Amino acid sequence: MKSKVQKATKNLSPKQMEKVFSQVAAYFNVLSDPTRLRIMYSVCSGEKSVSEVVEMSGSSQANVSRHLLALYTAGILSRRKEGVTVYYAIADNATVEMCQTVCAKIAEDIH
Amino acid sequence: MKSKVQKATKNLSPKQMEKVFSQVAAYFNVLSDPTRLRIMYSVCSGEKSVSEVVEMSGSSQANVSRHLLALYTAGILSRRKEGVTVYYAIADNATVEMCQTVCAKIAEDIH
DNA sequence: TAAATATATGCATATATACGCATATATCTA
DNA sequence: TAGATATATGCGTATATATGCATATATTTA
Repeated sequence: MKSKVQKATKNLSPKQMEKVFSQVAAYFNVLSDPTRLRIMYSVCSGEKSVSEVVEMSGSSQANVSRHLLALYTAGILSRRKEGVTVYYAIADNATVEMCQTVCAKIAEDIH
Repeated sequence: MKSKVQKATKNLSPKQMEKVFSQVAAYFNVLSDPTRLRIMYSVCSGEKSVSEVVEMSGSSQANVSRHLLALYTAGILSRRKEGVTVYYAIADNATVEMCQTVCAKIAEDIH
């Protein structure tokens, strides 16, 4: 057995393999937008309300709301409502760490 | 110092930060297409010519050619020309391992 | 209840891109 | 040289989606 994927996918039908590829693609797709990454970066420093993220990220309220929802739907952020205020926080640390690794690698090239 | 990103990004100007986010987004964007992942999966088992990938992946020749080029441009695959035949292989193992981790995690959910 | 505040969403638009089709380009061979 | 084979690319189209703008919804407060 060569890799983790081969182990995890060896009993999957072609149709199921397609499902895997689709879902993995959708997962990476969530991370493939600069604005969304900037928003994630804001939330990285601790739980934030939508308004706070709007201030930090410089994007419009409507836009931030939608992006936060996308990150929440993908399971990357968690949501907590308190009155009219909605707080978002990191839910999936594995994803964040992966982004950090990629960011750090690219940031080094810029230095 | 909390994280690798904060360490790698602490001396970056806002403009440079934007560059980081853009490049990271572009990187994830390459991985956000099911067809491209299927093609990567083909190449994972060893160096392959464009024609071989066409057979394995079921996509058209034009499409495979373009996707392979995209993966090559992103630094994920390497290229080797032998006569008219062009062979592609894994160049960036870190990326492949990351994809494998994500694939394995999602494949488990399907089992 | 009315006004203010926080968030979400419908709609239109601009941009990106995946794909098919046809064809160009390069190399090998009869 | 002509034809066959392997790969790349120009073009048109369909689809996805990021964004702005206006507005809806929900909650708090005067």
